[in-house]
Amino acid sequence: MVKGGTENGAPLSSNCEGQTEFDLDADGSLRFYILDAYEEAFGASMGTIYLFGKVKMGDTYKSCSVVVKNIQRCVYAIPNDSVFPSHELITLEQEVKDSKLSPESFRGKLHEMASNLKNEISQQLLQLNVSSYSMALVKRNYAFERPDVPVGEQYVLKINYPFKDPPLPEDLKGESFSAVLGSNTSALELFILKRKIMGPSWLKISNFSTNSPSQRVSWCKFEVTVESPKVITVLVSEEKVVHPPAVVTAINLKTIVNEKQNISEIVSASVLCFHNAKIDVPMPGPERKRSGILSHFTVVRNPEGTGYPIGWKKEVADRNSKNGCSVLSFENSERALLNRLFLELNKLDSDVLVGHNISGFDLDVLLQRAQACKVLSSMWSKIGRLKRSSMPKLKGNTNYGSGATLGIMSCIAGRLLCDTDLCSRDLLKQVSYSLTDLSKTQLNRDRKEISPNDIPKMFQSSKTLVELIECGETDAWLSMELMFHLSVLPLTLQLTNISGNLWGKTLQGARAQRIEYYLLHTFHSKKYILPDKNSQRMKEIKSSKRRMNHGPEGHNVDELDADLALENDPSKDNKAKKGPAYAGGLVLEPKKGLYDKYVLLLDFNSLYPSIIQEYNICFTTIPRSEDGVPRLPSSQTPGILPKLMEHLVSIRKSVKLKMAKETGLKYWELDIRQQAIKLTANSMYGCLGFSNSRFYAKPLAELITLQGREILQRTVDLVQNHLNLEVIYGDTDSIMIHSGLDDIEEVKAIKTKVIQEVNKKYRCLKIDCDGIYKRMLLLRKKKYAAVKLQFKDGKTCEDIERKGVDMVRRDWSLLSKEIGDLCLSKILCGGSCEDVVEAIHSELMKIKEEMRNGKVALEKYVITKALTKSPEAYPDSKSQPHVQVALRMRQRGYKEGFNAKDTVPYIICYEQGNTSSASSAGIGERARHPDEVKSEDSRWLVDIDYYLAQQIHPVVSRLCAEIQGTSPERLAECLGLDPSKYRSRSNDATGSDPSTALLFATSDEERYKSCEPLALACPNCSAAFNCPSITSSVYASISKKSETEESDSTFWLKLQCPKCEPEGSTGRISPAMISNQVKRQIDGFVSMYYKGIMMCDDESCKHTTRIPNFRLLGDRERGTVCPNYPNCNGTLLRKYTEADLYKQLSYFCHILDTQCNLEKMDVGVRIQVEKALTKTRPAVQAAASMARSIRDRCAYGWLQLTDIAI
DNA sequence: ATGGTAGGGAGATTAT
DNA sequence: ATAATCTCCCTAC
Ligand SMILES: [Mg+2]
Ligand SMILES: [Mg+2]
Repeated sequence: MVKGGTENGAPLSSNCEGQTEFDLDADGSLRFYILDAYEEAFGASMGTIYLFGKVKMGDTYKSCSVVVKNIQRCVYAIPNDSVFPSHELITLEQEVKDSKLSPESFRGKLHEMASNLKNEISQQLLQLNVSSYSMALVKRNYAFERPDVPVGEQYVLKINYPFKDPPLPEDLKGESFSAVLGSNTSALELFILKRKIMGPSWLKISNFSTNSPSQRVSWCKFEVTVESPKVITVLVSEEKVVHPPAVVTAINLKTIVNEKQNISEIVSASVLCFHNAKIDVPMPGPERKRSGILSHFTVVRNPEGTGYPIGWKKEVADRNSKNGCSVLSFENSERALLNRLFLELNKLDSDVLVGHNISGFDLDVLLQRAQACKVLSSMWSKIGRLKRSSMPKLKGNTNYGSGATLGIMSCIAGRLLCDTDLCSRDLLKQVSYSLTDLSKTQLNRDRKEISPNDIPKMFQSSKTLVELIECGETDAWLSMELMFHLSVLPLTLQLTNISGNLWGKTLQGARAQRIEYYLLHTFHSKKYILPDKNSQRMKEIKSSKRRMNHGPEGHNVDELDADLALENDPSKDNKAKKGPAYAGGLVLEPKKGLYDKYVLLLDFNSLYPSIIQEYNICFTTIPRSEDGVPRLPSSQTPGILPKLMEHLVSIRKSVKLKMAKETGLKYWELDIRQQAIKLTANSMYGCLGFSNSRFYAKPLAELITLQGREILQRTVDLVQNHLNLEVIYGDTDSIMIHSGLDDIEEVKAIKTKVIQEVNKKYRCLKIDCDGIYKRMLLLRKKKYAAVKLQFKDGKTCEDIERKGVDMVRRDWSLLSKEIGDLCLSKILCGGSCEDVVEAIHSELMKIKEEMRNGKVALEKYVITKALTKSPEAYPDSKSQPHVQVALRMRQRGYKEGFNAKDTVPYIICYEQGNTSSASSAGIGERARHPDEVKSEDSRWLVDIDYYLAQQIHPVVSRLCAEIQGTSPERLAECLGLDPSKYRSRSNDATGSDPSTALLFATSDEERYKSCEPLALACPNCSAAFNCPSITSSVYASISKKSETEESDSTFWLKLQCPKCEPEGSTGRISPAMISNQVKRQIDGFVSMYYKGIMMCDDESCKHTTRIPNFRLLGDRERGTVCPNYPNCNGTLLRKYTEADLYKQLSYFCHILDTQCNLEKMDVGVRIQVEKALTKTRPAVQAAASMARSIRDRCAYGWLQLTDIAI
């Protein structure tokens, strides 16, 4: 055994830094924890790869790189049928089995048969000037898409030769072979697969030489070279693996805009380093505080033409002495700043660079500026771990306009990049992923935002400059906190250890690549030849072939054109998004409506992964032809994919078992692992259908979804036809069953029964109960909301679940979402139909009033939409608000926040003094960024009309679509909109099912307790008395059976003044009198509303107004908005609001009602009440309908009412 | 360069 | 004018 490190002749201890040698195992081998790897894709160093990671040195770990040389290409030539005639092979193999033929002579015969093949390949290699190569006949499997490679097991010719020699052409064919595979497989991929490296782990390096500092190609503390990849193996240890801690550094740059060139220049760079971050387990805040080793540093430089503020030198000195080390330095040029920064970064020797949008902004700027300032390569390349002499192309594929290019990524080789922007998009669902918003929602921290235009000014005083520096340091800290908060490192490490790809790729969020590596490892270990990466060359060959097939000679011009059009459309496929390639999940037509009996939600667990297992769907089990969905396999022996799924399921199960016994941190750690396993299993299907995947298998994906559709349909049939239950909806893997029951125990019994019946039909598939809804509003496909029962330690609580409805979407304003939620909670609270409708109506009137009065905060008007492309890339940007806003903000110097995938906030406005253009201008022109609206000199005001008509109305209208007693017109009226525009064309014939109406009674007394009572006066004695509601007094008289009681409540039965003589007609009150008196009181409330004085309560505003004439104002009521809004926070208050009036009128309607209130009663009681009402009803009918009609006009803005009232 | 399809809804554009 | 169609965004699964 050769002792490691001595080959070079350099003694181990000769390192200059003192205690500077890494630990070796007893056998002289080196333990190396691999974190990252890199290879040059072109050039002389092909075949050499660089591994980066950690080695142990005493109690600590140090960075180390490993240069792996002499990796060989590995190509397979697929022999033609004639080379190994199958009957001969079978005979020979049988003879070997029967010991009639020795294995040696069998191999001899094989080689004899393959001699032509070998000669042909040799010829090809010689033509490429390949001087040394080896060939071997090996048995390999194939199961993928190349039509020129037979499926199944066969002997193939394996060819190894150095990477320095050129690859064999991918489309190479010969007389004795039909194809070559693997000709462009990269050295790094071969290394990872052959060494079976499953992500970051300890490797054993048994034979290496140590590179002396002068020989080094990396910036690592240590560097070794190995001459063959085979000296590296995965270390298997019995003890629990100890993952070394990582050095994690957060970087944040502050930049100014160079107006001339429209580029960013760096004025400040902050780094925050966490020297001992655990990578395999989450690190909660307290632990980080207790045991974290931190350091930080900022370097600033003054912009050209500005000096430093007076006393700045002293300020810096003070800060440094206070910290006991250099934490702040200042330079006089960007170049000096960069040099300082790169030196600091080199000292830190970071494993991970973290930052918010660091891959889309900071890194790019850093390298662009290093290049522009002519920073030496020996300096800027310290950003990574590999020494470099020339800057790669930084502007790679700018098609997306965001994310790091290949050039940038190659610069940081050896360090991992954790962009908390990208990570949070993957791990969280948020309206916005800006550092400011994430800090608030995730860390509960307020972040100070500095506009890029304000930065130059901040160099004017020490105070503001310190502020700028602290902002940079805080941003670095926030980003680091986010990374820990989201457990980014442990989660991505788990994912990487499952799949065996590079950790850096997982951090970039490349899900397809993760699955690809998992499959590569799996199929490689089972001796399969792997599908090649689709190179540009093969794509061209394929498409030209297709063209040949489609366009033979002799077509007329028209047909050729059509052909080209067809060919052209998908040929954009590398750019334009394609339509769906195959059918997906089945979505059942919902039985819309409001359900007030229990609804069961049943859902198959991991449907697609389970289907793969259940039906044994795999590359290896299913013969696939060009078109059409393949058939299910007959084979019972599980394919590779199903076995892999089974493995994932079983290890997840074991993790979950362990979890049950753990708590706290350990539980958390296991939960992350469990999640990672599930994520991997669930991603598998998506990658089968991903056309750029090496394992793209549309037929398999299609077969899986087809099975899914059939399973769902079968389940529906079973539940409906055999169990006689009502299925009201279902999506892909779920069904919702309307039980029609109020008894939870009965519902649970049904649940158990259904689950049992469904599950006994399948081997792997399992349906389960995902929830029980007490009430449910089913609006459309993928849009519903429900009161879900939650069973928490013995107790049940209720909780509103919303799916797909406008309130869960970021592209509606908070205002409409809040109103939507309010309406939803009213609808789902179980009140009677009219109560709900009335509550909604009055809520709308209230909010309308508040909006008109400027009482609604500006933030509530913000709509957020994401850019799917860089804003310039939109062909028709004019009509799109978010694109317009992004373009304008970019022009104003904002370099971050308005790129592809960023979310853009905007408010729809109108220009002050330009009311006419409010509605005529396109919506794109009227959109403004909140900052634009807020700014002092803004001429833009919130377009209240837009929000009423286009934000609130549609949202509420959709929620109320299934609610009786209201309509889009009514809702429009409440919002002060012209109802005629919202008239439904299908004349109310949309059969509203009465069975789905709200049936619950709530206390009306409670609802109307703030209203004035209805007081009637006796014409005879002039005594006034308050009237209770007709139905309640009738009900009371029936239940008490005490006719003797003399009170106001008997009035409605007798229609006589309770104070006057019971006999005779003196105290009798006629229907006309009732109607008149009610009218008079209504008029009183109306005029009270009219007299309402509008007053702005902000002293500085001094805006007082009396609404002069409603008729002149029309339905807009613009005058009630404080003209200073939104700059004035003053409120225009109305003493008696429209909502108050509405409620009052509704109360009178309620009192006089002899219809709706009855519907809430039990049938038995109702008959009695009906009987008792026979006299009363005709007497109050006129009054009741008058009150109703006035109430209904209430929402018109009182235009018609004024006519009546005057 | 960075899994899938189904589907609702807004708004602009084009066809009838 | 009104309806069909397309593009864009976001969501459910
Ligand atoms: Mg499911
Ligand atoms: Mg589901």
